[in-house]
Amino acid sequence: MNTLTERRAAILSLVVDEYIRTAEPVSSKFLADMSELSVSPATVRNEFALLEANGLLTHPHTSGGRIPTENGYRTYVEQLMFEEPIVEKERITVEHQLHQAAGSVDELLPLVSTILAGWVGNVAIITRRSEKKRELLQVQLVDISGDTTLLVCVLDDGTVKKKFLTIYPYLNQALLNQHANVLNELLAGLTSLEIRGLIKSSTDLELSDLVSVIAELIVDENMSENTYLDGIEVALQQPEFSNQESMLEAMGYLSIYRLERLINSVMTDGLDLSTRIVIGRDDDENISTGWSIVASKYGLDTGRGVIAVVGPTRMAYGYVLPRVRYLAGLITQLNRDLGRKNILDGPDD
Amino acid sequence: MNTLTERRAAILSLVVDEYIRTAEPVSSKFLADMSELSVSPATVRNEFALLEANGLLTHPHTSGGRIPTENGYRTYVEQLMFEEPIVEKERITVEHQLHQAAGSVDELLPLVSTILAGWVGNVAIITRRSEKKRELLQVQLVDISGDTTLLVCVLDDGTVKKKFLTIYPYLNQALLNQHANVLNELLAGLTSLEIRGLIKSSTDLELSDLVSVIAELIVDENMSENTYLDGIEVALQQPEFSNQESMLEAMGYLSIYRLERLINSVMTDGLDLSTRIVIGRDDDENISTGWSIVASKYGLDTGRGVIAVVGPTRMAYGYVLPRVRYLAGLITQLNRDLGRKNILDGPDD
DNA sequence: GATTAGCACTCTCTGCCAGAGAGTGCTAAT
DNA sequence: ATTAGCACTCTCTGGCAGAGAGTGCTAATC
Repeated sequence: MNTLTERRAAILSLVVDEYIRTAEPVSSKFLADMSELSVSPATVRNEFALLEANGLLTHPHTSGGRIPTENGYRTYVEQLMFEEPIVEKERITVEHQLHQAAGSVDELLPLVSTILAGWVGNVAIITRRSEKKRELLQVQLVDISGDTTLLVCVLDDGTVKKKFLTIYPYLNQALLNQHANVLNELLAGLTSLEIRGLIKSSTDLELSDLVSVIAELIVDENMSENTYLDGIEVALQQPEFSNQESMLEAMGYLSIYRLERLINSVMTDGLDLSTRIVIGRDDDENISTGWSIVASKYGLDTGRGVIAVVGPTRMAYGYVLPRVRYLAGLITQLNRDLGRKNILDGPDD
Repeated sequence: MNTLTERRAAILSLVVDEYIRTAEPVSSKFLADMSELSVSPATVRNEFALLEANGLLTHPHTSGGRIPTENGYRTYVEQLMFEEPIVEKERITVEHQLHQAAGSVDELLPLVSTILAGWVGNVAIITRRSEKKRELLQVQLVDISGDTTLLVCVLDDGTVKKKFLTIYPYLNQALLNQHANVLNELLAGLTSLEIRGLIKSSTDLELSDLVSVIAELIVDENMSENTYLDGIEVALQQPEFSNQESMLEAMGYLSIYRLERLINSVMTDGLDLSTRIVIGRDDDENISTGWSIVASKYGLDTGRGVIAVVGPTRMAYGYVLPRVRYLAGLITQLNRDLGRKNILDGPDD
């Protein structure tokens, strides 16, 4: 095991930079010619051999240039990478895009995922976790038309669930409100489980049909409601996916359900890092060879979550990382401002 | 222009069937050998030549077999196609899948789109149109936590819109209810436009901040909320999309926004057909060469819409059409049953 | 007149080969 | 420690030949 001398580190760094840029193996001649190393190709080749012995570089066939191994990328990210600063122009563009469209978290997050995906040319995903226990806060019954009634349930994490019902005989809105009041008295503050318990224990439950419907309606959430994904198309343009097979495989890998679980696990079982880069098949079982993740936690009044970029291992980490971090901060901040914007003067009475 | 003799029609039909099955050009020898025509390859070739003169067949290069032109497909669909009946086993599988999971339209339609996509191996899309004018029916304010309040608006087509607010000073649920009552008195039955009018005309409007927020919240709907799409991955496995370019192009074409507009326009500007097949670039501007649509209207208590299959022109029309039609009917019927299932005994008081 | 056998022709596809090009590893010289 | 030199390996490209598939046309046949 040789140590990583300064020159060796520089060579590794150049190989990674260049391979990220062109997706082509990097040759000793190229580095000797183009770079500030001022050594001959032969010397570079000697260093290549050592870097390869250390498991940081490899070559796909005998006479091709070198490409980084997963460990090479890791060393690069941990020690060598230059973080591409965000220039004023980018910042302005992003903040402009966000400013004009973001009315609430539900609009903000999908927009940010789109911006990030376009910015880095890879898949961007944002999850939102609620830390509430999902109690029922309020029930509402709304008369939509003669034979259709809408049941609306608000949960304590702000989720709204709805369901169309047909109720015979017809009840007008006033009667529906009475029913809703009864239901609220009965059910407010309960979880789905508790409501089911209620159904079993009390033999003479008021509106028991409706209560059953509610218990089912508010049970386990469709996770992906709170996850926003974008950039699949732009990511699939990369040369890694130049045939039908690899593309279909990638599409399978990039399913929102998979990625959601993936990045949540990456950011929770870890230490309390706010930002993490996972490259290729780490110790972590869930991550596939050939894929990397740059993830950052964000915090937010009405919830918190993870914003991440997912793409092939050949990813411009030095470009992606500061941008993910920046947007994570921006979401947090913007959301706070957003809340402050809608202020009432207080009760009028 | 020669007429389409019986034998010529049979040959066209066989070519289309076979090409749909294998995606390979069909040769005269194949038809002469394999089919019940009992003529020689040379005869088949003569017929090929006539069919080609009539614009129903073509061949990609001099010495390949024949493939149908778009007009060939159209003739096939209109006159020759055998509609593959749905066997009992399929019917049972589908109805079983639907039965166990369908609780409401919001769950039913995505499930049906998934089933249809898997069934026919192409993209399936279902739109739901509301025919209401989108008046506000009811406003609700729910206290989520100390500094967060949820505003919920129910529109008369059953849409629910929500938005998080931060209100200072803190209002408890009772006070929020009072506000909601005021707002309901003021706004129920109005459209977004009318609410804005109200803001302008009355100088001393109660809760004017909140009213503005509501007016903005309930304007123009995000169409795709009511559209369900599935099957992109399975569709992209077809040999038509065997390289990165064609695949990316197809992904662009299959965007939910595009397709939604597309199939709605296909089914509305047409006559009052309940089912329609559009093949390739028809007179219709919106449809691209190489793509086909099999669409059917469905009707439904709480709305109506279109269910459609979208895929390459080489589509198994005889297989797809009855299945689209069947599911259209099933949605209609199932939804009616679904409504009936949730019945209250009436007011208890 | 419709059908078919026969045949020359065209086009694709595959494997093969040679040559160019790129890059390496190793050795010997600096 | 560095580098020039050189043989070696591997990929990539284009050309070419041969096989195979399918056609169009003509002349013979039913």
